[in-house]
Amino acid sequence: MISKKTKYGLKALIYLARQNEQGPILIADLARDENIPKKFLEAILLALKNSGILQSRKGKGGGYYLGRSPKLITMGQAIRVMEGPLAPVPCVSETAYAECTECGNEYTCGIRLVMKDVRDAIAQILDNTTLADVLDRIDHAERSENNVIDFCI
Amino acid sequence: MISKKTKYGLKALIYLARQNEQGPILIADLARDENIPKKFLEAILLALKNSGILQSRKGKGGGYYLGRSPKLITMGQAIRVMEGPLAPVPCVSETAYAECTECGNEYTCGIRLVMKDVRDAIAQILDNTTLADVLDRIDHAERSENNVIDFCI
DNA sequence: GTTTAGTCTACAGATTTGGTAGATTTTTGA
DNA sequence: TCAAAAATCTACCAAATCTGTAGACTAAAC
Repeated sequence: MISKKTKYGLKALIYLARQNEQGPILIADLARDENIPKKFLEAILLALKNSGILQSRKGKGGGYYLGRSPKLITMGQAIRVMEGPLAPVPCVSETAYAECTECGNEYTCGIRLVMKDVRDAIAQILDNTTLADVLDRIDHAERSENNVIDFCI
Repeated sequence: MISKKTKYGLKALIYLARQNEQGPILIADLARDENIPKKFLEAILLALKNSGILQSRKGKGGGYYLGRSPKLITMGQAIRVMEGPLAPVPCVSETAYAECTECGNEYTCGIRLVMKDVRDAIAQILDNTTLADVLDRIDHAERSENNVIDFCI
């Protein structure tokens, strides 16, 4: 299960993507609109900034905004910043490989053999889904929902 | 990342599957051979027993053994016992659905739309990989490894 | 030079994780 | 029937992580 931190961060990114190119957004506004504790959100946005996904401006007229086009920011990149590697075990991580002290022979570890497939499946999805894709899917879902309502009426 | 508890549990299951139909295995032997803290392992095996994956006998000649054929125990079943639902967010879990208080409209929540795909990809693998499959893959990996060594010599 | 708004440091309660200790129950078999 | 074997139950504990808060500090704009 992903942490609240990650959920908050993803919600913030989607919020910022939706208002992209409308200038910097205040932490306070984002926190209020998305129901996220402001101080907690500050730390999350800072981490996303330090990873290059977001940029910020201080002072009056400042705030946070996407560091690049929503088409170039993937869910995988964002989740790795907040949640750590996508891999279920460190020994199959591509971005943060580490030995599993538990398994004697990494090459023949049964857990590793299966978890490698799981990691690849997760990465396949999250590294190929951009913020722009997410906005599209939301729009599409909203349109379908409206159609259903129209149909009911 | 999966917890040590889950790793220990999976190692224990693979160990028990390998010696299936050779009578009950002692917790102490399993703990020693797989380098798992005995008392911790006790709790894990008990949980696996309560879920029906394992069975046990008390007293002399007792121990733990698989509750059914390795072909009928999937990684998904085992992981759910120790780690909880496979889904990255509760609102896309098939086996332990729960509302995400964070997202207003579940139908149009961007995070949910993506995480649904992730859950399905994970479940597709883990619910279709049995302990028997894992043993096969380990055997196969060991044979390939030996071939590589032969080749090098 | 005052206001605005992000940044840094520190802390703290709650929960989860990983692990230990010891008493209890059940079963076997002598 | 009694002793040994082995799982089970209850309780506890330290460390880490998660979630959240408080306040001082820095940079930019007007």
